[in-house]
Amino acid sequence: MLSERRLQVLRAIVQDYVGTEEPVGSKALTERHNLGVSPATVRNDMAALEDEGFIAQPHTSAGRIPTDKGYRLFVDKLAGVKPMTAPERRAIQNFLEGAVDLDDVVARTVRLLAQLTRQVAVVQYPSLTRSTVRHVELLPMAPARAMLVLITDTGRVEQRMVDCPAPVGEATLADLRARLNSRVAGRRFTDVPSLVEDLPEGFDPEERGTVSTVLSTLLETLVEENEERLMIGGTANLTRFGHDFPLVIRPVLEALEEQVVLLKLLGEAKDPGVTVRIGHENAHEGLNSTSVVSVGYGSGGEAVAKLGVVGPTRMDYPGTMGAVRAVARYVGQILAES
Amino acid sequence: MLSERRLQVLRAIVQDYVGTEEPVGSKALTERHNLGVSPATVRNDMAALEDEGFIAQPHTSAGRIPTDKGYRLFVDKLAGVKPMTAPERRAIQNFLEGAVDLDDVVARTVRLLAQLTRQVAVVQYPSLTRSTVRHVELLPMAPARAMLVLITDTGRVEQRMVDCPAPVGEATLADLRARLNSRVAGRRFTDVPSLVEDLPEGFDPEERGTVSTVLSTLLETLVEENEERLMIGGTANLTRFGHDFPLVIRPVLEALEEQVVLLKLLGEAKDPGVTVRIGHENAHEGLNSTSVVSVGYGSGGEAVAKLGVVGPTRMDYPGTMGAVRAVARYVGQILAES
DNA sequence: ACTGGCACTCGCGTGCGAAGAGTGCCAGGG
DNA sequence: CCCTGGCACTCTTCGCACGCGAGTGCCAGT
Repeated sequence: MLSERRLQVLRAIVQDYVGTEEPVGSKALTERHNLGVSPATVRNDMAALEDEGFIAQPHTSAGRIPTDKGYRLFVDKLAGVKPMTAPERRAIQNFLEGAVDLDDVVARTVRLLAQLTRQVAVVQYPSLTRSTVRHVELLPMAPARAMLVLITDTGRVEQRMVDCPAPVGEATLADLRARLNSRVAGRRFTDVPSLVEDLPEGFDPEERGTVSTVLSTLLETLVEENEERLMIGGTANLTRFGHDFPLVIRPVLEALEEQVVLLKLLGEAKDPGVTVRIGHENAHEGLNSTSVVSVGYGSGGEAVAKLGVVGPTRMDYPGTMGAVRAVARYVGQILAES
Repeated sequence: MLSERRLQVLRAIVQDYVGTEEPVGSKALTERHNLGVSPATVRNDMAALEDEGFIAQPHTSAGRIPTDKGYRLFVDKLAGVKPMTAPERRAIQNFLEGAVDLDDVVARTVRLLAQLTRQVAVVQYPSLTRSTVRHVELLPMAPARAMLVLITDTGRVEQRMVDCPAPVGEATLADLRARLNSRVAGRRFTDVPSLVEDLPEGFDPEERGTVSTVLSTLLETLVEENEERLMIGGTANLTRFGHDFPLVIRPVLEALEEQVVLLKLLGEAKDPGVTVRIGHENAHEGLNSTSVVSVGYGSGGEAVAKLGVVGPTRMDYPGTMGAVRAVARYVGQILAES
């Protein structure tokens, strides 16, 4: 359908536009890339590309800029993923290795991604769905109050206050804690409900109220924390959006504050590799002039969460994809080690 | 030194400028506020105020705008704190009461502050300095590895991995945990170091290495977590900064990402009440065109952390101060209850 | 199928003039 | 002595016309 040279022209347009942020004309193209043809020929190709909807001109007598569809073709067929250089890899690894706990890993990952890509970075905390329970702790806080602490194998810790229906002794709590752990330690979150179902039966009738309150709080925590948290950074890079950034930045900032939106965004990417959503491909309206590059990462073979960056559609796709992929890989390694 | 009427003129200028975001002239002033004098008189007053450095004109033959010094005078002498209305208070209380844990309290507070003030909200997590240890937990993770979990009375939980010099049995860990808790539970963070100093002596020589590793990790956590965390929100409100916001927004975003900067900023405010730092009063350069309104909050009488908002110097000070104070008060209540 | 040439379209920067807002100052009046 | 009305002056802003330059589309020629 599209001749080889026309594709080359499209690639050149994308590359130039990404570099200069200005509509690119036929003459400039032939000068900067040796396509072996004259501007006039390129003009014809451009007209064809425009007919197909891959490029557009902001106004008559201006150069062309790629459309979302143009970027899509570029990403899918015309450009690969630019791998990181060896020094870059080393830097990534070194930087991530200094982390002291899970929060720190995530925080460092965000910083790193934002710095490497010079865009807004979004990192989802490792998911609990695939996680297993490392330990459950139960602490007396007041006569009829306890604190439930859940520790996962990814190093995440969640706590909840439990208001008991009746005063409860420390011994009972310790007993419950022991039984609870013997049942759920090392098990998957999804298996926990069925494992603790009959637990109240082992207790005195007057204690059962407390026991089931604790259990329901635990189950609640497991579910609730599946609603993932995430961390974002590098928002200052939003100023890189281009000359019209004042108009674009507000909806983007608003979208970034809506964790639900972002989680949905990351969640949609089912691809095993790097996923790119360009402009209007993003469901959320505020992100219609941004592209999202995301990828899953995980401590083992399985992806437990996603990370990615949000930037202008006019971005360096190969480089960004390379950085995102590399960071995901190394974060996975770090998580596997700890 | 400054006559009563001149102060009124300054107040009027601040109010008008905050409302319209445009330099205010003598004629407009006399029309919108009934000062009982003519524009000519106001002009003389303005000239005097300008000589004293309270107002300035962006260019000749434009109206006047307040300087940082002008805002300072306004905040100190000319305006009070505008209290929240009863419905607003109820809304605040209702919104905060839905929180399920500490993270949620902080998250809700940020949202609330950002919404009420229509500015960027910053909330520091409750400090550990004044806190006491509720419980210390020690969990075996691998033969020579354990997880240390610290729970504070403010409901905060911190965890750290501990790499032991030698393999350690579960019994030893349990023993250490029991002794540790009996010594430090309920004590202030600052007292912990001296309380655990001689703890290794009670153990077998070959276990002492492990014990002191655990202890030093604990002490490290206590110190490190004094470097507070904080949460920010409402960054989309940065677009409200004014017509020149494209220039201002970048350094502000950068400053907001530097937690250290923000912590220092909040930390500087020693005032028991609401503190306002205007424009160049902020040490950080990027925040030179912003004002920071902050206040301490706490679960008891003592302030354990700070919260506040960052906005343009051109802000509604009485309203913002009122909102910040009210939110701090209610957050304190919520924390005291939990 | 590519190329060179040419006429045409627009956006953008510049310069100028009119309009408007606001000021500073001065002389007069309570 | 302080306030007021009036007046001349200063600047910014806006609208408009103009010319320049970049870029295009089309066509005839090779």
